[in-house]
Amino acid sequence: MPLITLPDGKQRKFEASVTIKEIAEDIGPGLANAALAGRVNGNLIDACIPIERDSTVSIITSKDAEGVDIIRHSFAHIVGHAVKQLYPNAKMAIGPVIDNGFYYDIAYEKTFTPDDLEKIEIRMQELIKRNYDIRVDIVTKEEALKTFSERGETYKLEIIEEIPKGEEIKLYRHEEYTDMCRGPHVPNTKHLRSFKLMKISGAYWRGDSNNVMLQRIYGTAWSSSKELKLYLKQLEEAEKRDHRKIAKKLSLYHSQEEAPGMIFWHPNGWAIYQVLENYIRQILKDNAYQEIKTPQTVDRALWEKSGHWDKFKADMFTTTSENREYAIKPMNCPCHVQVFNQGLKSYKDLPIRLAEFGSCHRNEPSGSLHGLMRVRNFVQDDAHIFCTESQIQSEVSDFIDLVFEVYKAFGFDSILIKLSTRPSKRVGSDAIWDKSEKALSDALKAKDLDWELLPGEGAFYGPKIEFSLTDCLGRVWQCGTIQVDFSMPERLDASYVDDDNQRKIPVMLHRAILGSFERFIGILIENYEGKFPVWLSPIQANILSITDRNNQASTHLKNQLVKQGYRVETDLRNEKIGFKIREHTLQRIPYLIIIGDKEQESNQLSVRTREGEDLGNMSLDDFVSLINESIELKGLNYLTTEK
RNA sequence: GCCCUUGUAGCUCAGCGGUAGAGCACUCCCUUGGUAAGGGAGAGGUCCCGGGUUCAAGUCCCGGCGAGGGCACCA
Repeated sequence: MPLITLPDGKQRKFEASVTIKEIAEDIGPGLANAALAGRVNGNLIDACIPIERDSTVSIITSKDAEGVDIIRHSFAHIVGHAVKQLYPNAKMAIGPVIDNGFYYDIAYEKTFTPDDLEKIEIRMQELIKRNYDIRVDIVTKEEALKTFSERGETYKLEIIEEIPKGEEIKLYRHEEYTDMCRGPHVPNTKHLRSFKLMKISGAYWRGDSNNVMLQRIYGTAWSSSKELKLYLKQLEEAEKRDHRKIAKKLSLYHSQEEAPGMIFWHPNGWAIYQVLENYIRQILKDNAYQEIKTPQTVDRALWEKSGHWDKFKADMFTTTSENREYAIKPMNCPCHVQVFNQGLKSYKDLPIRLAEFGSCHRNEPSGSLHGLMRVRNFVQDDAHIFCTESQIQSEVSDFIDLVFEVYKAFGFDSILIKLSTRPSKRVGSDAIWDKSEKALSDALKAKDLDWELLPGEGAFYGPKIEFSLTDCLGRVWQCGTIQVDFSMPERLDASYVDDDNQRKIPVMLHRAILGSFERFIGILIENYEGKFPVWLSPIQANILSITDRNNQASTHLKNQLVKQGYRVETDLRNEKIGFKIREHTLQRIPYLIIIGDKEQESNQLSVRTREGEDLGNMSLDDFVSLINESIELKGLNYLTTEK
């Protein structure tokens, strides 16, 4: 006689054990029809599982986030159903829910082609239209083993082997197809309507690159076709922002076969790069950092001493000269310690903050290269702070302020913070880990910031904070970091004389705000969709002449503006003004200045924005104040011009 | 690095066994036009590289390299 308490507090008493389906029917036919599963005392269960005891119950429908996940999960089973009908020898591995959809990993002797994907999708459509009931059987481990060995599902057997004896196993019966799952799943395929298979790719069994590679079928699924369409639309929008495409259109950079993962910056891209570098350089100056420059190529002896040769040899580019072996630096820190080590340091000198726009090379796996986001040669806005243990917290605190200031300058105000603490394999005493983890979290607490704790995710040499920004599409990019390092200063013999006249080893803080310039520019391109704020725009204004009578005046105006430090070009081609406007609007030039006879006579400029707004005629001085105002606003300008 | 897809004109792409195509861009000519594409003509390609099959290979097969999507990796 279970007493069922519903979310609104109302209670219903049932004569015998009752299922979610029956509770829903008891409430009303609409709900009965929509019920996918239930949450009983906090646990999700299938709609057909009997509830014996008094329980708090909510009915899950496609309106709930859990409901959408259930739908996605069930779609994975439909993939299984379809695949096994079409390719009976296929072996099903795992089919979980992921963001926006699901996938299924499958072993099959032949590789699936896009044609196969289409066939599978069509078969899935046919299956779901049959509106068949999905049955659940609860079986023992032995029964499950028997079922799947009869079916030749070797991967399922491997999974079952790891389930503790005595634990119940649920088998989901999709007509002749059987899958195993914790569930819950939808009770009938009528709840499965809006999906699309997206792509096939390879994926290692159990995510281990030593294992065989399976074929993974990705799909997206939603509770309504409206949401599916919206999602597909969003994907299109994201694709339009792809930095590789925009960079090509705007001629920002290119890369080519002869230098995979390396960037050939074009004048336009390099203009952005230089603005960024100069901006960060100013920030560093304002915050008592000293800029240095260290060698590109350093003898392997230093990398052996720093430990890199041991751990990262395969990821470093090496070169030789006269029987000596060198590595091209993959990071700047060992070199920075060399600078620190020159001359005797007193505790009074600390903290010492050494910054470098150091070009680093890492031999990243070819398959991981991606536009500007993952490259083999990059420049970080890197710096290392040498300080005492007691200075960690204030240094971290100052750095956090800096990160927020810089991100804000680009218009990023949603920042996520993660704190990673000691891993099992580590150097340094527990006492010093305690101290520095506390220093990091105290610094965050003092600023009243929220953060996510990642226990065990710190580097072997110290804990770290990572800063991620959220772009205009809600995508999260990890950029900034500050890492405490107890290891390298000691390995590389850094020391200072403390107030007790003893030599001590300084703590080293690795830190970067943007991360790499390459990647950060990639993020900016996507975030702004190439419509850079005037501050960053490679070309800030283009002067378009109406006829060649106006060419001289246009050139003169350009020279005046260039002399004042603005990035300005002219378009004097024998083309109609509409043509020129279209072209430079597509090039996302923030200001288009039109010079015709009228402007020449009145000594004024006709100004138009890339958003198509006609700002009318103004004097040169007015235009200069206008552009200055935009530049002053930095990234916030984007928010004001973009509606 | 692994799996799949892919590499044709400066760009975007069509052609998929039988003498290389389109649009845009480029050059020249006409046009000097006022806020998102004026008209005409022309030039332009070892069809990524190396092998093989074939009377004949961008086109089919094998190998390399690059790119794209995943997986793995990311000090």
